[in-house]
Order: sequence, then C-alpha cells, then structure tokens
Amino acid sequence: MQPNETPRRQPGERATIHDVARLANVSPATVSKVLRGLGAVKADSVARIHAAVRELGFRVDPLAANLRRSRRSIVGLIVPDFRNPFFGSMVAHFERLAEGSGYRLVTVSSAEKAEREAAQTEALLDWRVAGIIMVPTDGQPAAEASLVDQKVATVLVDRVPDQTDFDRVGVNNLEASAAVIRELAALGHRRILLAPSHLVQTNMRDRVNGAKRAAEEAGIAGGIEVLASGPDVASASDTMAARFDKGDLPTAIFGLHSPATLAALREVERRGLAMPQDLSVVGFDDIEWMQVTHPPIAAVIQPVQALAEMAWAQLMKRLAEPAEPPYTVEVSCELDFRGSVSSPRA
Amino acid sequence: MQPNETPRRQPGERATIHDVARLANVSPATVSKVLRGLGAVKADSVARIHAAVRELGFRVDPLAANLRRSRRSIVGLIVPDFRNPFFGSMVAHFERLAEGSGYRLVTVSSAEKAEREAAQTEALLDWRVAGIIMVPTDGQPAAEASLVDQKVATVLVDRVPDQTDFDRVGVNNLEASAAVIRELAALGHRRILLAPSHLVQTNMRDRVNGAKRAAEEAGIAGGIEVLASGPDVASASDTMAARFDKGDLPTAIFGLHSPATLAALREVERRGLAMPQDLSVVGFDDIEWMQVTHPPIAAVIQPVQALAEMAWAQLMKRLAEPAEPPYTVEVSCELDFRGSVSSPRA
DNA sequence: CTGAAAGCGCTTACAG
DNA sequence: CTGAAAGCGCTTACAG
Repeated sequence: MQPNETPRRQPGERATIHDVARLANVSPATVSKVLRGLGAVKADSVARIHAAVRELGFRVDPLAANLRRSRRSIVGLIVPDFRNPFFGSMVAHFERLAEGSGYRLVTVSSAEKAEREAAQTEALLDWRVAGIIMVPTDGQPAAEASLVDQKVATVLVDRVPDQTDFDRVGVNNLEASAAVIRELAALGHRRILLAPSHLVQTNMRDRVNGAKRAAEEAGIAGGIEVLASGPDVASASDTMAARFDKGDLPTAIFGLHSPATLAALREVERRGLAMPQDLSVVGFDDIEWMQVTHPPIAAVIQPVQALAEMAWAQLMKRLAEPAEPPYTVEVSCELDFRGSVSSPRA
Repeated sequence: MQPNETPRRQPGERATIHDVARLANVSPATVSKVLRGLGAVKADSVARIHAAVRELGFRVDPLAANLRRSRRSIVGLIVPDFRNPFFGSMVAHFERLAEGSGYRLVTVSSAEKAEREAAQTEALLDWRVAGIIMVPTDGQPAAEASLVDQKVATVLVDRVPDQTDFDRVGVNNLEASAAVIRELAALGHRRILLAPSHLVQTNMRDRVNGAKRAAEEAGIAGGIEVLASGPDVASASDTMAARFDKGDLPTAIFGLHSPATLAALREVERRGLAMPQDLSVVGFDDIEWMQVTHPPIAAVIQPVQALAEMAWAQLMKRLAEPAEPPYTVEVSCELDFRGSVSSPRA
C-alpha cells in the first residue's frame, strides 16, 4: 500500500532523500543512516528504504552531502599541460586510482603558467577540496600561502622542490641524468648538448646538475653545453633551430624534456643529418613516438604509473594523518639505449 | 570602528558570507546582492561590503551558491582517453573556453569503455551539471536515457552519431577520407589497407565508407582491405603486426586513427621497409611526432580548435535555449601530403 | 534600499 | 530503533 501523498517528481527532476523517506515511511535522517551504512536500523525499515531508493532511482548528491563538513570529498589535480602525453598518462592513472576511493577527481591544467596555476589552485580551494595533487610549473606551488593557510593536504609530483613542507613524490633525476652522460662519455662523446626547459624547475636543474657532475668525473666538463627553452614544443623548436643555425654542433644531444627531444629530431630530419653517426640523441621521458622514428630514440623512462600510485597513496595517508611530518618518495627511472645512440664519427 | 563581535575565524577557516555581513554591518542577503551585482544598494554599504570582502579574503563557495538552483554552474567534459594527444589538445581548448564563461569544467575520461562512459555520465549528473560535452566511445552516449530524462544540455563532439536528438559537432569524415584515396589512386596505388578502430564508431564507419566510395569511383574497389583494431596503441600494434606477418602487403596504409598510424610505422621500422617506396603511409589526425619521422607522415589534419570552439558555442546556445531543435555542425579537415606518400614501386 | 525567513539536499547531534 | 530540529553556505522571494 503505497502512500498516495508521495508527490511524484516530474520526469527529469531527481528524487531527493525526502522523497525516499516519504515513500518508505521513515524520516530523512533514517534514510541517510541506512545509505551510509551507519547505526542500527530495523531490518523492516531498511528493506522499505532500499525498495524506495530503487523505485525512485535515487542517488545522493555528493556535493550537498558534504556541505556540512568543512571539506568536500573532492581531490584536485593540477597538471602543467594536457597536450603532453606524459601528463595525459598521469591523469589517466590518477583517475583510475580515485575510483572507489570515495573521492572525486577534478583535473585542471596550469598551461605552464605560475599565474594560472595560482588561479586554478584558488578555484579548487573555493570548492573546499579535501586535497590537491599537483605538478607545479616552477617546482614550487604558486599559491603556496593559500595551501598552507587553509591546511589542505597537498602532494607535489614529478617536479618537486628541494625544500618544502609539502609531501613530494619524484624521480631520481640526478642519477638518471648522470647515467646517460656516463654512457655517452664511454662511447667517446666529448661534446654534449643538454636541452632543458626553464631552469626554475628543480627537476630540470637536477638533470643538468647530474649531467654536469658525471661529465666532470669523465673529464669532459668543458664539452657540456646547456640550451634552455620554454616548456612547449613551439618554444623548444625555435630554440633548437636557432642553435643548429649557428653550426659547430656537438656529437650528442640529450633532451631533458620531450619537446626538446622532438625539436632535436626535427632539426636532424630537416638538415639531412645522419642519426646516430652525425648526432646521437637521447630523451628524458619515453613517449610513444620515440619508438617509431628511424632509428628509435634512446630514452630515460619515467615510471609514471609508480609516480601516480605513490602520490595517491601519500595523499590518502596525509588525509588520514594531517599532522605527520612531510614525506618524500623518490622512484628510479629506467634507461633504454636504443638505436639513436652510438659512438661519434671518428 | 570595527564591530568587536566579529568572531575572527581560525586561520585556515574560510570566511563565510555571514562573516562579511557582520563586519560590514549589513545582512547576508545584501552582501549576496552586491557580490552578484544585482539590485540597488546604497553606495555606502557597497563600499563597506567590498572592504570587508577584502579584509576577510572572502570568496564565494560556488557549489553552495548553486544549491538552490536545480542546476550547478558546472559543465562536464567526457573524453575517451587522456593519453591521446588529440584529446589532450581538445581538453586544453575547452578549459580555456570555459574560463570567464561562469562555468567550471570537470573533465573525466571513459577509457574507451561504454560502461565507464555511462558511469562517468551518471557521476556528472549526480553533481547536477548544467551541461555535458562528450566524445562518445561508440558514437552514441552510453547513458543516453539518463541524459534525455534529466534534460541536461548535451553536445556530442568528434564521434557523432548519424541519428540523434543531441547537438553534434564533427568533421567531414566522408569527404576527407575520400580525398586521401583519390590522391593515392592518382599516384597509382591499387591496393590500400584501411586501419580503423572499432567500426561501431560512426566516424570510423564514415572514414571507411568515404574511402570505399572514392575507391569505387577510381576503379580500385577490389584493392581496399579493412583492418580494424581496438582504439589503443597496444591493440593497434598487435593487429598490425599480425597483418604484416601474413605478408602480401598493400602499397599504401591509411591509418584511420592515430594509434593505427603509429602501429604501421612501427612495423615499417621493424621490418626494414622503405617508406614511401615499399609502402606509403597516411594518417588521420596530425600528431606532433608525425613531423619528426623520416620521412614525415602525410596527415588528415582535424581542426581541433575549431571543433572545441563550435562545441562550446553550441553548448552555451543550448543552455540559453533548451527548446530549440538539435543542431549539427560539420567542420572541414585539411590534408597535408608529406614525404610518406609517393607512387608505388613499379 | 534592506533584512528576516525559508529553502537547496543532505548530515549531525540530540532527545525520546 | 527513530525523528524533529538545526545547520552547512549561499540565494530567493517577500515584506517593509
């Protein structure tokens, strides 16, 4: 016997917890309790509530449900650029990790601009997110003060600062970069071009420093040249083209971010150079296209899945224990020396 | 003379509209009116309210602000795969378009699975989004019934169905694909492999059909072979490798989605074939790496920025006028015949 | 020009 | 075991 007072919503109007309560002949508070699996409720009522939920197609509004708490069950993710497949892959991993965690993921990008990163961070804070995972554009979060002030759990990934009170999850840039230089030096290279993006990024600095240190140990410090560009393909291309125009090229190029590696290849291609005989090329980041060039490009492979998993785990830990001291995780890169590297022409 | 009763929030606690009202000596309703630029308010009060907002660092909670309306000022964006740079680029454009529109963008991915697409759609509907922009995995939205039922403004992009009551913005797949075949036929190709992903996608079907029609007109219909794979790189690679293993290769491959083009290149590379002499290659979608291979890959360039702009404009129009009949936009692709295409070996 | 009151959809003490 | 009441942060009629 269904109570007739149930005001059937228009089709298109979503049922509320009150509709469910009315149909099940209980109070909204009881419905809420059952839906969240709390407290003791008579089996009879439980059954009626479930039936009503089914009949009305009721689903809780997660935003309204969180209104009374100071924090919503949302995690914000800020990446520098959606167009870079390395970050695309990272986003995909985080999305998968968020599923079933009870948190919704809201992903935004900073377009590699500190100013936009700050604005995006503030926008996420307006949403009262529970936590933020971020790949900072410049190694340090642009809206640091707000994050600290509002005590939002924050995990920095990939581009991590040297000094910080935030949790951080990164790769061993110094060592990976040094290993590449050691290999090139062993093959006989004496002049190597490093192509980083903005050196304000600590990971770029670490890669350059690791390379320089290894070059020193190999006695070829004088042969290291650093060519910094912007973080996007357009900027890296312009910078690289200008360098090739100047002539007097090195025997190897180590692209410290994938746009620079792409730019180096484009110049090799455009100028009809032979790779690896005229020029060896190695790239930091392993992007899909690197295995379809001829020859395939040697790469430092960043373990993006491990990065995402550690970062997510760390955020969950931080949400559970906000007072713990900041935590640092460093994961190792793998090196794959493919056909784009050989001894230089005698 | 600041009223002393103002209960200063803890640092980290965000000020509410009540805090602002108290500090400015007005009611919350008046603050709300001023912040939204509505109604007439005494200049004096306005000044005090602005001062209070500044002092407290107040920012409205956009989620709470929308609670009384049936729809929130959020637009949901569903793409099939973040790792595909074509969609990465699309997301970046939509993010830029959303800025300053008064809507927040929440982007999720379906991972190319209809089931996940449906779940993601329902999750967005739980948030009471005002509208949804989607690249459907199978050409038709998996959660169509819910979208229709809840009357949420929906725009389908890129992979658009033939028949639909939703707005749609796509490219002229039939014609672009036909143009490629006409060019290949003119160069003397008689056997061409088409490499689409799942043919449930209408854009894949259109590309195949456009190619077949042009082949018929050129009298080479018998030489068209269709090799469908899954939508990801792994699946496309396996499928392509198996095809190469069988031998008896065509003289040209037309990759109808970028993973297939990548897979074709990998096989050309692995088997030491000469491109374009042994095999010409053309790809649908112009991805950055296509210009750094040797030779660069001929491509059908989808105008992703135009797609995004038209789709966004259409959604805004739909939100303003929900009752208008469904609208269809078709934008044209550009063809760039690069070095990967030539006449087949005699 | 302004404020008290009710309400959005839910949850949270609290009283019974 | 259950429900009435208050509250989350805002907005929306409405009365003055």
